Amino acid sequence: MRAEATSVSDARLRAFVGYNMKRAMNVLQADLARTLQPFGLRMLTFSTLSMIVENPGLRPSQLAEALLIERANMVVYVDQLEQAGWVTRAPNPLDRRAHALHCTEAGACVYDQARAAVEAHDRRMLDGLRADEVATVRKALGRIEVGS
Amino acid sequence: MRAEATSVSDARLRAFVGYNMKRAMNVLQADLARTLQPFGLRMLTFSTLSMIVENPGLRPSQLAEALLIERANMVVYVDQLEQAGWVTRAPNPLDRRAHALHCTEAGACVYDQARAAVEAHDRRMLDGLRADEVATVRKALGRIEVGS
DNA sequence: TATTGTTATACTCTATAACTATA
DNA sequence: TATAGTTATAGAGTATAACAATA
Repeated sequence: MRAEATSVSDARLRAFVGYNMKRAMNVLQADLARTLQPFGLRMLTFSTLSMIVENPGLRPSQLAEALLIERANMVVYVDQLEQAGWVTRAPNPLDRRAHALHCTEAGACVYDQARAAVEAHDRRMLDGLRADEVATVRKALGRIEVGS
Repeated sequence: MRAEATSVSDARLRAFVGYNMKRAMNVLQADLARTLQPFGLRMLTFSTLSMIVENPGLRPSQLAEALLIERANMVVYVDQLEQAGWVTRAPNPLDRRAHALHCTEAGACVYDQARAAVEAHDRRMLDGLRADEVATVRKALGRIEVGS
């Protein structure tokens, strides 16, 4: 027997777009984690690998700035990619404090495969939405990101 | 002198709506945390308090299910609200395993004030968007939440 | 047997301070 | 002095297993 038969409502919270966005983000994040797990990647290590593949030679601090991640935390993600053999830290002759990040052949290979899976994941998340609706969502997300 | 003058691009990641949503959610979360800090609340303790105010007498397990949070984690949030004197755990005579959650007068008071601040925060996040655009965003978030 | 609340634990993400070696 | 990479640490969110009391 249930102690409370009365229905539970989150209607007041549903009024907040932020609340709906948090719930959607939880679902999206869990689905993306499942998508990337077979590749040995997570959302942040995938993003990091993507940036290194697409911007060969960039420095960790540039990477952290672009991904809105603290430099201190970026170290860990690059560590994990380096230990997996997908990324290298090369000394930078122009500035001996800096490192130049490059992906390996294995890194480029896993990136191509993971990227295809993430593309399918992204399409799944947007399934049933028209192109103009997706554009509106992008616009709204962009405004939230720069505003605040 | 900068070691790398070449520009860094996250254009490939920008193609993913999930990436844009993650960035927007980070900004939104940080802004909401700043909004709730003066009240001694965080996103999850505010959501929990809201549910208890709007659904007096509900059980922690119902609360966890409604907020998509594990029961084990819910315990901590109710603990914090109880220690602040905003929520009470009453024994449930119908089921001695269960607790009935109620807010105190102080809890209802801080909720009213925090809720007004969260409403202002939510409006700020959506500033510049038309009503039909907000509706589209809600629709998209709803599809992502139930889909997956 | 199943459920409720709970404890313990682990992993992830985020944020800050401080150190070193360079510039 | 300022910056790049790093280490250490703490707070917060998430997830699972397991236990005692109760149904």
